Amino acid sequence: MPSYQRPPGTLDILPADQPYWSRVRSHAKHLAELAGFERLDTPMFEATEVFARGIGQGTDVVDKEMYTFLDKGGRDLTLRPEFTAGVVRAYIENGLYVEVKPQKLYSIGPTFRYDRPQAGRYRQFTQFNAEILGEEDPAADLEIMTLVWDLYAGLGFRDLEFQLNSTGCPRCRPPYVEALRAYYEEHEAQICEDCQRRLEQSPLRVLDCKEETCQPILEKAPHIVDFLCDECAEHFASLREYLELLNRRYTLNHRLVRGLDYYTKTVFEVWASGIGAQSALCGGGRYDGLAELLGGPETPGVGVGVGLERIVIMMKELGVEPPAPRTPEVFLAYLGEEPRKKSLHLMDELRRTDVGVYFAMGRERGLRSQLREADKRAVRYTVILGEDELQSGKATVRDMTSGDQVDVDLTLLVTWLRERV
RNA sequence: GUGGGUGUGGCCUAAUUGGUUAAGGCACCUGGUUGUGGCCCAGGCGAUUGCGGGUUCGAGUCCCGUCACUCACCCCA
Repeated sequence: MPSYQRPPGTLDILPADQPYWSRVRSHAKHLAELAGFERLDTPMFEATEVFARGIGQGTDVVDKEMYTFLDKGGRDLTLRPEFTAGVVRAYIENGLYVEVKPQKLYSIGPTFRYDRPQAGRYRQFTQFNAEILGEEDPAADLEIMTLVWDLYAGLGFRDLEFQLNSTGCPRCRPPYVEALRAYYEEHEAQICEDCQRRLEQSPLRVLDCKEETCQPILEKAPHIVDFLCDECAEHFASLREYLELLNRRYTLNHRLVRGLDYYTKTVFEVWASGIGAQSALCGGGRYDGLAELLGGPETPGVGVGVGLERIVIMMKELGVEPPAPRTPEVFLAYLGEEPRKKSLHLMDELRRTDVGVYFAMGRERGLRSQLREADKRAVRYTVILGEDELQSGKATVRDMTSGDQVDVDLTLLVTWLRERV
């Protein structure tokens, strides 16, 4: 047993798994850049206030899932539980609002939540994040949504569908909340404890209550889309029209409310089965009030967070094979000290000319052992150098597939190999 | 935070149900070939059975605690 283990909910991503990760990351970057998103890297931690204010007190994320600590200077800091709040902080702090509008930004990196680990749920997980800041056009919502759609589609995921809802804005949400409260008060006796509390603190959250007793009540609860103000209704109608126009399937989900307070208007998720009890592959939406809340200029925004671990799980589930990584095609084997030194020179020269090469490490190894290693490393050619070869000035080059061997003049060896690998 | 399941070399599994020194396969290393891989053969390295305590003449096996993993609730990525 090892003396030390990974902290709960963390992952070692071993070399065998890296091809999946490379595939996902490079595909995400490719699509983001294709759509004109520029990369932004923000710190992995921020002042706790950024998340507390941005995401909102009373949310699970802020109240019980943050990794919060004091640094040696007494600063109250938190490992980011999501990207949006930090991205908006960076947008304000660096004055990106004076740059061309809208700003299209993407990020990729670790996020942290102190949840109980489970299938598809980790305490440190990786997100690909994209935001469009300074634009209220529903076309921005559409771009964010097509970006993640294309990400999944490009990896071979089928039967995609958005869960879609609108949560309104500060103008139309209060009347809805009032109607919702009034409706719930009629049924107060039948609803669960959590919902009693939610009704006080974050009323919209009663909508995704899973408690059985609440289900019949929920079914007849008023829908927020029926309360949207003209502006929100029009925004929502346009977005739906555009989604249909581009053939991105969605279902209206009146009960979709997200666990972060900053959302306005559009909210959406993409679900999948195959990652245990977790279903969300990504989640996002519009947050027109967030920048102001964080002390910046009034700036509409829309964005999405994508869980990369869940994508990797799905890829394995679906049998999506990532491309194998490129490994060196040449192995340098040798016998004796002088040939060893000559091999070191060759190693150096080959790598300088961009030929990948393994050097047989360990003194006094038999050729058999070196060839075994070459075989396991799956190279095309093994260069064998002994006293004989040094004498004759010709290296023995073994083709590991056919087993054929040829003598190649040492002065021509680098060129010979470069032409073939 | 709550509940269920599981924990034996790096990986997978066995141990006559409480009975000597914890067994095998994979992987790894060496040799069979004084300079030739994959297949085969032989040998070797590697475990205080997650950890701590208890019951017992005796614990991998039973009990308690703890940690970890895992599944579910909850929340979501």
